Amino acid sequence: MNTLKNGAAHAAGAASTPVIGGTRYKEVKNGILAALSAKEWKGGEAIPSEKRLSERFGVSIGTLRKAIDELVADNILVRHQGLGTFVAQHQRDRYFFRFFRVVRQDGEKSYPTVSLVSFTKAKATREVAAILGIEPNTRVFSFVNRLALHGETVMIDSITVAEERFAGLTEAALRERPSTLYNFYQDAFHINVVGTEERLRVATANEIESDLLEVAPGTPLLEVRRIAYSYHQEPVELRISHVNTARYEYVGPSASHEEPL
Amino acid sequence: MNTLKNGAAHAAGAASTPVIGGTRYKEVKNGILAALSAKEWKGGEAIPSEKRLSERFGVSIGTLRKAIDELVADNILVRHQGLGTFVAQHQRDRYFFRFFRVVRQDGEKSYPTVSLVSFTKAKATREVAAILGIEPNTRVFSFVNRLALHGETVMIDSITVAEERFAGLTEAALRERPSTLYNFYQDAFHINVVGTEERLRVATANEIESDLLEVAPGTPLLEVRRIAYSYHQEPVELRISHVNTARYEYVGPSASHEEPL
DNA sequence: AAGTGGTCTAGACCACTAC
DNA sequence: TAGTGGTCTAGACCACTTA
Repeated sequence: MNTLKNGAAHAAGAASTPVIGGTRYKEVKNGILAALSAKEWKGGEAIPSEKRLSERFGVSIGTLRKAIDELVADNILVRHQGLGTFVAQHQRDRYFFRFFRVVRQDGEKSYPTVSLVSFTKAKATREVAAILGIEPNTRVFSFVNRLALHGETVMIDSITVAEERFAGLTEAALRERPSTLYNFYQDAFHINVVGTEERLRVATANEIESDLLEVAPGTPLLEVRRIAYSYHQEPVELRISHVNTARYEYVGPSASHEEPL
Repeated sequence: MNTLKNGAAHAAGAASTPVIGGTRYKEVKNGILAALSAKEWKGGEAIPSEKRLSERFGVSIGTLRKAIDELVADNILVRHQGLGTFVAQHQRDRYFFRFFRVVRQDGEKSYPTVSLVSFTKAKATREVAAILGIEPNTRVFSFVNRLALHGETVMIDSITVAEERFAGLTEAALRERPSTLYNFYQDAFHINVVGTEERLRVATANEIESDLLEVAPGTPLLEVRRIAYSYHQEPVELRISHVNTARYEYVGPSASHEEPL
């Protein structure tokens, strides 16, 4: 077999960013993550073949595959046998229902019809700045979407993003985007949403919401506060949703394939 | 290297249950799952070493490890270097917050104080029977728990399980259980909850809930309908929770490490 | 036919735990 | 010291995709 001491001829790997982890495959994983953060490969693009990457990082194919295994498990990369390995891309028929979790009470899943209600530029409050990891008073974009399912408005989304990450975002571009919002973030700004945190509570409809949702003011709604993250837990979007759960409901976590603690 | 054709000397593996999958490691995974379902190893017990299992299933250690890798990712097994591989066991400090998702609005996690409010035997309605996968009119146990956090009652759980799976369950045993409910299911009935499905909507407090939660009748509450599953998606528990989200909230999914679609 | 990822092997060495 | 899982290697062969 001629197996030699592992650390012996380390060769250090010509990783573009020599991030150091406890083990070789973690180093490789971090190296790929760093290349992704540096936008070396963009959403939907193929990354180099396993053979090439194993040479680049100076590890065996098995070790390289273990690193990619984890990135695939994290929904950051996607493998296609015979084709290559790709940067995961948000699409209507892929990942959409991982982030859109409102379904009809009979379980029927359906794509929402989204319409932009408002679009404004503002300065970040201290609270919003802390969430988005930017300086207070930095400029942000805030916009509101109305989402309808089966012809009925069931949900109002209030979305805030930092201008410094979404330079040049316009109301027109938002309206004319051809696919999902997160797909638009990828294509137009090379920002890849790879995870979210959500907190839910009961709230009551204010005037705008009651108007759009066609319910009485004060009607109890399900409030979802979401922070969306890119690589390395970088917060890129704050979203507060209000859902009318009279005929729809929110699909919670499945508690298998879940993070520890 | 002397690598020989993979399928050549298949040896078929002396799996206790010869479940067939598309690949060897899937076969091994199903074989281990079948042994778990057959209660060959119980919650918290060690399963045989990787070497022994690789001999039992007639595969190399690498293949055996790939099967166990997936079972570990599914939170069904737990590895401890130097000790062995164990059947995952529900404990206060392990897995608890994967299933208990209510936290204070400042994010503070805390263990609830649980008190049993009622315990009854009944017959399954058609709807409950369908959910639990039993015949209508089969006997079930129904009990109600009140959960308090920081001294305040925030949540009422209505739980239903089939008598045929929980033979001999008594109110006293429930009250005297030393650990968490799912740990009790494991120790007393060898039932391992490994996943859940949850649906959330807004509901209003009925008289019992308003009384226990000390809110006015009709106060909007967060309603969580959960089905808990054992191996092979066997439904073992139905739980309907009502949460007062005035000072607490529900932690949603993180949308990384999540199942497809 | 060439190139990609997918599976599987047979082993060496390391790190950790118990006795 | 013996036994366990954790990492890593070097390669063979399979399945799939594109051309």
